[in-house]
Amino acid sequence: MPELPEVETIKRYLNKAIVGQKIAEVEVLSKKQFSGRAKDIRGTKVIGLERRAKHLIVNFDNANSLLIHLKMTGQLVWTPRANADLPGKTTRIIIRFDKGTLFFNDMRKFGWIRILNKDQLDQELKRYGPEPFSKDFSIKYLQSIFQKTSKPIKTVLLDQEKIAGLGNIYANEALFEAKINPRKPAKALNQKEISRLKQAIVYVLKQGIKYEGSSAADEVYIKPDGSAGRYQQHFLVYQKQKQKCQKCGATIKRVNLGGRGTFFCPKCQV
DNA sequence: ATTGGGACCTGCTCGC
DNA sequence: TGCGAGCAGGTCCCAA
Repeated sequence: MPELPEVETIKRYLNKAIVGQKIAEVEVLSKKQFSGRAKDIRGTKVIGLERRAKHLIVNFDNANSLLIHLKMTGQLVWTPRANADLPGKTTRIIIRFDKGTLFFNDMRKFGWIRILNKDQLDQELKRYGPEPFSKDFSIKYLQSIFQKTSKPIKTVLLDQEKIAGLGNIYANEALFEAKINPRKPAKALNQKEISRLKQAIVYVLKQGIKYEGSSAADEVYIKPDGSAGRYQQHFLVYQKQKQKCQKCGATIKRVNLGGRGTFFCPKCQV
């Protein structure tokens, strides 16, 4: 599912494709997934893209922005010219530029696109926790949020208001990397574990970006050119239940935590 | 207040 | 073989 590395990959791709282009038209096929007035961006030029948590932000030269959330099955597919495959049956919103078209596909209709002005955008994004690559994402900060709760550490990692950008895949992988059991209460983590976890989160997210995101078996994430990411080839626990741990040979377990599939090595992760 | 669970959707898998 | 139940997961919303 699109988490930080997937959205970051899309951002980098679209940064090359659409910066400097003008919006010609916005066509909304699924009304509930779109809000705002298309006329507020029609004819304006894209000046840059940003990512905040799992959101993609497209900024225009009139201080308006598109705020995009792909949720689980959203895709952004860019085509410079007419393409017989697009729009497809899951295309929900079509954004036409001078030279090319951006298709927002979303099988399950959970994702959305909103048009916001600067104030609305800032208001909307301020509630999210620190970005894992920022200096605010410190051991001291993690200590302060972990000590406040006895929720399982994995549940805390998925809370966007505490840490921005982690989803189920990278939370599982980071906990394996840090050798921490996902069910361990957050407040039970010691300094050493918190330090390992912080490093592991940064590491797995960077790996995710390096391999351009995860397009696992049941994942619909693709890059804007329609090709797949490759991080799924580097999963060590996610969807590896019943397989052998690559570090110790024990069998990877799958449990349910907060309604989410949770994967870990019972021997490596204590 | 915090926390847990259902709702939102659709397509796929699994069991009867 | 056919069909329905269950599942998948990011986030919001409501209830205990």
